Amino acid sequence: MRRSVLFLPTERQPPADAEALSHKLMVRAGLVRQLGAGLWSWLPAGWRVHEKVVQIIREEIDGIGGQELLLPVMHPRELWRKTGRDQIDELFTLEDRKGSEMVLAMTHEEAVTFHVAAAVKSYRDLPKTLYHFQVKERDEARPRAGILRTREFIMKDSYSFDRDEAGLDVQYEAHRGAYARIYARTGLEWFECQSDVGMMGGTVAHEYMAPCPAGEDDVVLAPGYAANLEVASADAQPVELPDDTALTEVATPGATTIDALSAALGLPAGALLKAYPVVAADDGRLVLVVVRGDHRVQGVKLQNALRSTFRPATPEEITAQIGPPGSIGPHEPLTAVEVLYDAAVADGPYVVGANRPDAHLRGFVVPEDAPRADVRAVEPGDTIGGETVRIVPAIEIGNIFKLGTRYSEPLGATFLDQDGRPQTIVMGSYGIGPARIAAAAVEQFADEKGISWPVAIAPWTVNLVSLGQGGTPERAAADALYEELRAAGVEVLYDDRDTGNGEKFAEAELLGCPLRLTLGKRSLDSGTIEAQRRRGLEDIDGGIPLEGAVEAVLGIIPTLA
RNA sequence: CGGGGAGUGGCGCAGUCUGGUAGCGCACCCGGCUGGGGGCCGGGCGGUCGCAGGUUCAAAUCCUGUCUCCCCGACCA
Repeated sequence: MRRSVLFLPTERQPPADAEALSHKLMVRAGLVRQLGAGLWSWLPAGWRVHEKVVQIIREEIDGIGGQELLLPVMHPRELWRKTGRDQIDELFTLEDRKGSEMVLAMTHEEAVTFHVAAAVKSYRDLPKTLYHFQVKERDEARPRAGILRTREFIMKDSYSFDRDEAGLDVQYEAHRGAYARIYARTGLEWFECQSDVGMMGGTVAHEYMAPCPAGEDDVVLAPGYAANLEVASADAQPVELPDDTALTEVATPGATTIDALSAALGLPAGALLKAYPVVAADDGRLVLVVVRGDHRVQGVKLQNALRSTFRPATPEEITAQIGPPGSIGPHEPLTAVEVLYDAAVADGPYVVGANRPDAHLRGFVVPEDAPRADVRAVEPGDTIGGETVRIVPAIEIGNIFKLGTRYSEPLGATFLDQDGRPQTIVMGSYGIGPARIAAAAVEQFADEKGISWPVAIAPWTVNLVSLGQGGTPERAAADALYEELRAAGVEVLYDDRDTGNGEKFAEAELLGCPLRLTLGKRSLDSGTIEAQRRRGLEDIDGGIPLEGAVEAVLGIIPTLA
């Protein structure tokens, strides 16, 4: 591609309202442009990146037997009513001119299962894996960070259909393998993480996370361990407890926070217990959740432990059922309130609220038969297998779910087994967002000069910069090299503009193609073309010879990151 | 949804408090110089100041309403 004809609107300054690095750089480099909140257009160079990612995914999903198709974005609402998902807040809804209710698909379980339900009759028709690359529409409460969280985006979603759980296990493992190969090929740093299945999900889920500062999630890492903070478990740092032998009330005027209490009593926060009253949404029961003073409740873990969503209890509810907020604790007379202890809480003795104003109790010992569950967030300093965990922000770049019969059941996707008995199809679903892979690559490899694409997803492999102006011998040489590289199948962006050299260099570094070739008058004089790897701005020693340049480039390409 | 902020040429901004001919840098166009790191000089094009209504002799500026966008949080089948 000749730069002189390419639609690549670059900017010297990032948009004023951009925060995330990938947002700033992708806009500056002319890869993407915003149309509205969470609505982004892909310009030619950016779309090349997107489609490079798409092709890698396509090859690997085809490689495990996936069959590509294409499902609509607009669906009859009735279909979503059957699975109950028409009530989701993020679902865009509309009416056509006849007043028929429609929705814009946020994923495609309903649509694909609709067709499978109609077409699959026999166990002989299974298993199947179907997939597509299609637009997803989600009315996000808050789109953010450029293309990291948008309201409309393309997702590769595949769906597996099996006779039984064992079949699902096979397909699930096949996808795990394909995903590992996909992410490895993109050149990203990534982790496969245990993840939450969600309230509507099946039994098992993994998500694929790319660590980077703009990440919305936190990943807990230890040797051989990676999990979303929402589900992660680790061993808490030990705490030295006081040797109180009896339950004793102590006055703690004004000390209603862990910090204040810790200071007032001269005890570490971990020697106190924090009581967190919540109300379960399903039956309205109040549960007093108790964690160590130096720990925090993790919402998703607690939700899973309660088997219900929940909300914090109001001060009125706390006062009426337990005691004054700030001094509540898990002891008599609390028999009317359900207490749930975090698994990291030891036997004691701890300091707890006395359920009276300005008073706490020392020497509290957790009852032997008290219910426990791991509901706390992993903290820095926790260990797994004796190794201290790392907690890093990350972007979710894919996820896979064992769905079971969550969709096949309500949509009537059944088949007749060998004995002629109807069975419900067992499903899995598997998503990847190519745009997020692109953004994660920008985040992970950018430097102060700009983007540094992994070669596998770079818009062009080579950026050939001609320093000569039109009509000069060096320009003619660059023209010739450009044609030779193209003929050899090299993807090359050729900066053939009559503009300042500094501008060309700066733009090449901003755009981030893995290999830059510089051909100017010096090159003709010396017989060598300067070559520089974008990653680390590392010059290739001695450059490459003007004669036989194509062969030299072909030799360098496999060594690019 | 709660909190905070912003809408002035393609981008980044000043001007608004204190009403009085809409400005700057970059980009763009023309000419010249330059020619290995966003170069220099000169001359230009381009904006009904988000929108609507109001106050006023006069509104980017004051008032009312409204739309849009961004950030933090909640949320993110």
